[in-house]
Amino acid sequence: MIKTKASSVRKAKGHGPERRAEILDHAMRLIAEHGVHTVTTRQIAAGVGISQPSLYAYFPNRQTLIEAVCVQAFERLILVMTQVAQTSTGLDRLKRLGRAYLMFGFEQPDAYRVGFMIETAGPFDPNQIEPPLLAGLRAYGLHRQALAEHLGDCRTPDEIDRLAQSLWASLHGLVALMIARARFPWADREALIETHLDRLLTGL
Amino acid sequence: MIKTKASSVRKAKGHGPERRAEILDHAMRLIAEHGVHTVTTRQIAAGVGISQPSLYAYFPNRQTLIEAVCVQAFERLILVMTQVAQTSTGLDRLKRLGRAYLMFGFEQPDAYRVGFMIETAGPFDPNQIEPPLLAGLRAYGLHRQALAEHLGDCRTPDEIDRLAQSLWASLHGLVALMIARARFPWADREALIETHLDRLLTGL
DNA sequence: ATTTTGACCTATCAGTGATAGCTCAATTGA
DNA sequence: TCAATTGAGCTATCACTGATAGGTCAAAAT
Repeated sequence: MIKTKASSVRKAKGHGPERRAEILDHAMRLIAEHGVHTVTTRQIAAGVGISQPSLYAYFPNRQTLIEAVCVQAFERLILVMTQVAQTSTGLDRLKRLGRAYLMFGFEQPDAYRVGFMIETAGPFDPNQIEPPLLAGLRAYGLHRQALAEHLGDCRTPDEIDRLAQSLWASLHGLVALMIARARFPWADREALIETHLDRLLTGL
Repeated sequence: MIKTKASSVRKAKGHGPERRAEILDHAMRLIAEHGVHTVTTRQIAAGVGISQPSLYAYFPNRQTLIEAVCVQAFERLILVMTQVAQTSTGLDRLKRLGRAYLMFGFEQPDAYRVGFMIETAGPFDPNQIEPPLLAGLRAYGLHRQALAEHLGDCRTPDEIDRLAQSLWASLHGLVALMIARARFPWADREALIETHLDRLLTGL
């Protein structure tokens, strides 16, 4: 039998996890380049030199693959934020965290979109929390903790929750809106970020 | 002899523009019920009793139809905000506007999603601004104007722009995040709205 | 009475995510 | 050593999507 081109390119057995990572990397590159919902499973498969159905050996469906890409990106955010959180304390730490969060969104808009802006598959099945949400929540947790430490004991946990969620929502708002509506005549980005962070943190 | 413009524009059979409105209303209902991207053109068509291709006599493509649905919803927001803006002045007006904006998002999540959270078709063709964005900008304009009047002459236009955009982004953030991640353990919504609005408006 | 118009249809397209079932080389174990 | 097993990959195909082509036919215009 004639060896097909694909089979001659095919990797040896035992490279399973590597192939999975290869798929994720290619998918991330494609998504970053063309946007989440224009990328098809066939494009992803072709990018790593396998057939489209073969993807389903690594991911149960497209949604899960996209989520995995996003989790990978969020892990980078969490890493950066964790490092930033250690370089400072108090209000200054909150500001650095906020800035890191914003910059992540601007630099990885597609990961951010998948993580926080894409419609969740179905509103039912409350048992299973989407992995990207989970990863995003860890990033939120860093904000909440930094805020709690800054405010000390003079607030109730509920109050801290409200303040942290309000703060997080405001950070998210700037990223999300500037990503989704890039053609709006926004003010200079750096100045806007400065204004935003100042407004959010004064009074805390 | 020469056909007048009027005769070629003459009213059609039984239903003309009425049918367009019928399509929009039904599409809005379907979208509100099942979510934006699970609704298909065939479902919309069946709902008003025409064939799927017949939709394309009224809208050039699905995207445009969805946008039209969204514009309709935003016109209601703008109406409400315009009325609210007349009931008060100064900081109180800003707060009422903010609350109206948030409530619109919570009550019409799909319209809001289409208006502000959906990926824009293509980043190219800067000539044409999407109608929903335009409608959303009119809502933003109401914020900006109320803020400008409250702040008076003691700020530069650039500064007012930055503050207004920051404020708008923060409002958007709360709506968008609570819509997109409804399963997050949010604080009590009313209390969170109160906290958010207070935080955003103190210091102005 | 004849022509024109336009709202509507059926048939069909290419592309999508996903499934079924086969192929065949590498691994295993007597 | 050499058949049996395994599993990563394939082709073929599904149901369904948004969209297009071209025909039908009654109301409106002339």
